[in-house]
Amino acid sequence: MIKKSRQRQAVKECLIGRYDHPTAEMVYLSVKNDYPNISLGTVYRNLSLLTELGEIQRISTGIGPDRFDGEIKPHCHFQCTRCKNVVDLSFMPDANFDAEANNGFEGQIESHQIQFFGLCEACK
Amino acid sequence: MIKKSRQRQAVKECLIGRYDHPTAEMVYLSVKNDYPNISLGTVYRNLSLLTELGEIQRISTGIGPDRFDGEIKPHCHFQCTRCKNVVDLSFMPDANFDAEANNGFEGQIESHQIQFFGLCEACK
DNA sequence: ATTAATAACAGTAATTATTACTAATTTTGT
DNA sequence: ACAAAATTAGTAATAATTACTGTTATTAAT
Repeated sequence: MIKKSRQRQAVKECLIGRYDHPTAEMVYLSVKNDYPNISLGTVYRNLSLLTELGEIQRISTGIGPDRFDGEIKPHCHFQCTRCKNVVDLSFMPDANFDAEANNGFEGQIESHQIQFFGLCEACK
Repeated sequence: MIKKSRQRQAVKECLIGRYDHPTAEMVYLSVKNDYPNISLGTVYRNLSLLTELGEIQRISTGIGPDRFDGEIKPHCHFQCTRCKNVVDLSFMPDANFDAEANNGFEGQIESHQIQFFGLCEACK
């Protein structure tokens, strides 16, 4: 049974209306302003829990630590291989992408992640 | 200047004709049969180098350690969230996926990774 | 409102995955 | 064969994340 907590609420609110895809460390530093005693472990635990609950999204690019995104509507991400920043892309493949990919596959596809890499405007 | 080495050759050969997307640790154990003294660091270094050279592919799913793939033709991967195994999918979005995604984006897209998640046949 | 049960916490230690360092070895162009 | 430099094995260090533990906060039931 899940009990609500001020810390988890703060972690989630930190991600709302924010489009810079912060790392756990960045979320920690941000939430620390309001909750100076919050521990990094609490931030990690809540980011994972919120992700499991589907309230936020985890972005694992393989370059650097995981990022988190308060926007759960499916969308693509771009990571600059030079500055490592992650930005949203407006591009979106069609809505039944999962269903199409599941065609002829015996397992059950539930979600996907699409990441693009290259150089951002500033770095190229 | 890149000099060839038996170890790097062995790492690459280990991935050829292999479709289980092994981790660095798995490659290490496998190559160890032929080169009992090879060190894990050497495997990591060569996997990274081969990836940079475009001779193999790194797969970062965010669940567990990175996987490696000797098949470099673009294709999608599926990871079972239960058993963590990674398999190839036959599904492939159209060839100019990168170009399409680059439409209206100021940066330069060079590559992409598409990963699907769910339960594999055995786990569902 | 108290209380009892337990989820969540802070703080810290441990683990996992990977990279960095160094002296010795291997490769390669001359 | 020789010299220069890339690569190695072995080890240490780092980065990111998870696990542990005693305390605190939340919740449901009295």
